[in-house]
Amino acid sequence: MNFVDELRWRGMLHDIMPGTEEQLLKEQTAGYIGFDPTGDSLHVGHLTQIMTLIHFQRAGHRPVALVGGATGMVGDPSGKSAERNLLDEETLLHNIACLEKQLAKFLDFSDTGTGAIMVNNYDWFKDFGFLEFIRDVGKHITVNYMMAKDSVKKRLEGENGLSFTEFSYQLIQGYDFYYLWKNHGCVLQMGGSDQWGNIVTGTELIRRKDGGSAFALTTQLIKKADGNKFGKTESGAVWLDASKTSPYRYYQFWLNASDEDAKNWIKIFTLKSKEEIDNLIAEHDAAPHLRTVQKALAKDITIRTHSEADYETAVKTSDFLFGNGSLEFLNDMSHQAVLDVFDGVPQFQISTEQLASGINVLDLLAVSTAVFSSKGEARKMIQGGGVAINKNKVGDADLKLDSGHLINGRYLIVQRGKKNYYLIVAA
RNA sequence: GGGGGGAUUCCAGAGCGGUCAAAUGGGACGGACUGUAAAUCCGUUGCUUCGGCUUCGAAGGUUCGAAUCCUUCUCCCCCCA
Repeated sequence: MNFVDELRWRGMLHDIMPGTEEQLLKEQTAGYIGFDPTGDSLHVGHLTQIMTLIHFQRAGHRPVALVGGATGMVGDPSGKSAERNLLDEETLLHNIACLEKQLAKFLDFSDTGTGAIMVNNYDWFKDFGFLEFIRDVGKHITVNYMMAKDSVKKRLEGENGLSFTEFSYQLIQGYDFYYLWKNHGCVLQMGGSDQWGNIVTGTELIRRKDGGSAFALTTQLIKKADGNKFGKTESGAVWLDASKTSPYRYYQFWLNASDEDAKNWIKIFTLKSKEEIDNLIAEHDAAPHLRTVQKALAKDITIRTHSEADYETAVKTSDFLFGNGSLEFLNDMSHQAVLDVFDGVPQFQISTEQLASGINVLDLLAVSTAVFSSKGEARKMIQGGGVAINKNKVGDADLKLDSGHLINGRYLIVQRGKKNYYLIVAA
């Protein structure tokens, strides 16, 4: 399989240095992508880069995942309008360990020719002295060259300026490339389109310092068709870590993609072949309301990010929450299973005694629990027909509830609108 | 240092002595429609025991009555030096 062609038809390719494709066709090649350890989990925004490495590996090359222990300490000015805050070493180490674990899920790290390897640039920077660095590395790149980069230019023109630290970032990253080229025979660096400048500084350094040749390839920035930023929901970033974004929410994120986005994303985020995807799209267009593409997309990614079992739970939960799923099945479930279904749904406790003596809906939703922040709000929402308990619309703000309403002897399921669920547990 | 303008409910922005819990727009949240979509339309958007209560940068004052007038303070912006 031709790696570059693969990226091309999937719409992932942004820019490629001349000669790169020839190099990849000529021989097995090692190529790397850097990941910034600014957080303790990757999010869907990183997925493009992960997919790039997966394709690279499938095309018979060796992917190298670099975690930026050193670069993370400096901060990349690309795309940033203000100086970044530096992270302390302890946080960085923790983040790196987390990222490594996540990456291991997507790539094959076996000890074979195409087995991925993971490196941390802190390893070669920690003992690299400043004087040594500016003599061995800085000497080869002119400030004029560095200032011409978009990322730097923008900041020089902006109001916030740019510290020397961030200015030197491209040199550090450039040296990474040099180091990997020299020690791991890595001749290609890949990354998002915003990384082009940094990558090219690397190839330039390799050329000027050792007269070597190296290549660059960048991928498209993923955008939503409506122009909004990809990977963000109302509640923030969509993380790959199940404890930050539950598999159910993760599944929902993909399922909720617009038609246009889903058709693009299925090419980018799944490994399905062109034929498979064309068929799915044709099937989708024949019956758009079934959202065939979204379902296939969400299934594929959820399984690969989490697991088959997580996917099944997510579907079951979705069917129940959004479909006409009856509540009956909850009665037969263990308490733990019920809690699993409602994982990620806000929960409230209420005492059994309080419920036994009967409680007004308004008090229940605005006083005993915080489903609503005030009774007035709760009342208005009920009057607007936006509240349901146990899937029954509450038509009257004077409704009284008691133990008889409990499901499985323990739960009340409150809906605010259609999508917002709250679980009240009587204990 | 001198002169001027401003601070209003999530945001923008009206109001300039009673009829103001405060126009309008945006956002947010609900409802209808639908594909858990987009678009559209409708409603809600300080609290309330529905009697009222607390809001218009802060503190005082004038008045029967103040977001609106006066005094002081705090913070923003603009112009001149």
